[in-house]
Amino acid sequence: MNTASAVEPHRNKRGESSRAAIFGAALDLFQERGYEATTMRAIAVRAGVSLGSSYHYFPSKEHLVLEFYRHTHELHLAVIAPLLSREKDLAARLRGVIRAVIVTCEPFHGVAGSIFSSVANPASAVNPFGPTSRALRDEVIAMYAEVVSGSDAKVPSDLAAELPLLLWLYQMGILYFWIFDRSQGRLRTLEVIDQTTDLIVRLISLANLPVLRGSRRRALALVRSIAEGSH
Amino acid sequence: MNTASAVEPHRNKRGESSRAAIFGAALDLFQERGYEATTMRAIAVRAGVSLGSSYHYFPSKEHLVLEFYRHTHELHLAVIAPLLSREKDLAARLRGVIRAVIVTCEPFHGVAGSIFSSVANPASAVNPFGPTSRALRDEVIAMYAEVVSGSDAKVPSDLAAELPLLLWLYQMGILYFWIFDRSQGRLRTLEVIDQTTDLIVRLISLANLPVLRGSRRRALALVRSIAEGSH
DNA sequence: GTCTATAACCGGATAGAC
DNA sequence: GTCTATCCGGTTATAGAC
Repeated sequence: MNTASAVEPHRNKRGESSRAAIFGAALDLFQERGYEATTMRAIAVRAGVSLGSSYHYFPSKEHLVLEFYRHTHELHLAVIAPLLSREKDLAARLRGVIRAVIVTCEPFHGVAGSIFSSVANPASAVNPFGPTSRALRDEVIAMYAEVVSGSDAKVPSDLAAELPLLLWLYQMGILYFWIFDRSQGRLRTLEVIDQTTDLIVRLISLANLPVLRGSRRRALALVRSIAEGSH
Repeated sequence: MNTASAVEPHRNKRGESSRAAIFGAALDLFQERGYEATTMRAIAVRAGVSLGSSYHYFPSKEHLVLEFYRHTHELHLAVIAPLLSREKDLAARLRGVIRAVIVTCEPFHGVAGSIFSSVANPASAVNPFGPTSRALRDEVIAMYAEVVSGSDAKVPSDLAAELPLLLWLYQMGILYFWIFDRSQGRLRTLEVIDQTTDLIVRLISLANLPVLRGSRRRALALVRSIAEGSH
């Protein structure tokens, strides 16, 4: 669970509390002012530490983002736990999980664009496809594996192997759409989620049709070769 | 063709040449050192103007990127012209066009990551989905419309209406993959292009099957509603 | 060896004189 | 349209405190 401790230095009690204060201040300020408008200096002031101290715990502003990922992910897991243990229908599970993602992230809607773009950079220390994010990424993908395996849907085994990864990508697509969504109550994103999850589940059930089998196999072979090659 | 002139100030001869010098210097330096490592100061020095002058022509570093888009797009159009007038097979047209994209962009492979990420920001002045990029975006989408309409493929009319937009998105996906591709001669990207273009064309031809018709209609209605809502 | 702090560096962006 | 001077914020160097 606590992967960060393996990377960041905060073994002592004193360090723990400073680190938490800095992250808490960052979280508050991100919400109040947005990501770019929040300066490392302002974070340090609100946390009651010096600028240098902030950099002791978080080597860069983007490392605060990585912590933010993890924070949101834990919240998300807590929110979806009841759903995953109760619901067996794949469409409902998927819809619920993805809806929960955007609900969990909602307080950060204004910031999400800057964050997304800064981590989209392959050179970013916290690029979602990069090594630093690997532990968290694997956890999220594992969560989607459970969404599928815990359902009563019949999924061809070759598809089942790649589906969690594909759903993780799908989630990122939805997040990027949500970032642009200015509609009241984020209704447009919710609508897109409902439509796409339905569509995905339908396509999964169609994947076994003889006419589609060839394409499915080729597509999955491609996904597999891509997934293997990167990391 | 010269959309930039409507937006950027360079009506006089003198201005023209300064502007060109600045853009040329930027292009060189981007290739030599990458996007982030290239400072506005270095660009100004190489162009033989002051820092302030550079900002007179390009309100931000990202506006150089917009010009870069346009520059690459013109190159791309020139490269694919013969193919589009000769070839009628949709798969071959699509494959050729997408291959040409990455070939045209190849000199900037090292820079592309930073550029991509900086424009992925919804707050970016040159976000591909934003109003500033609209003219160029529409040109690219129109180009994909020609890729489809100039082929001998039979495409259901509802799909034909949205296909150019979808192919533009597909192209962006390929570009993002290419950014991460470190393989010799970019062979992995080429392989992915060959596979995916084949797959796309096959799916288009399957779209008329009765079992798929319902999903196709729903998917296209969704795409249409999304495309209408944004801009 | 862990934590904190101050001062400086660097580069994107801006103001305003000519 | 061109320049110089300056701001501002992410980052780094480095010195001292526990």
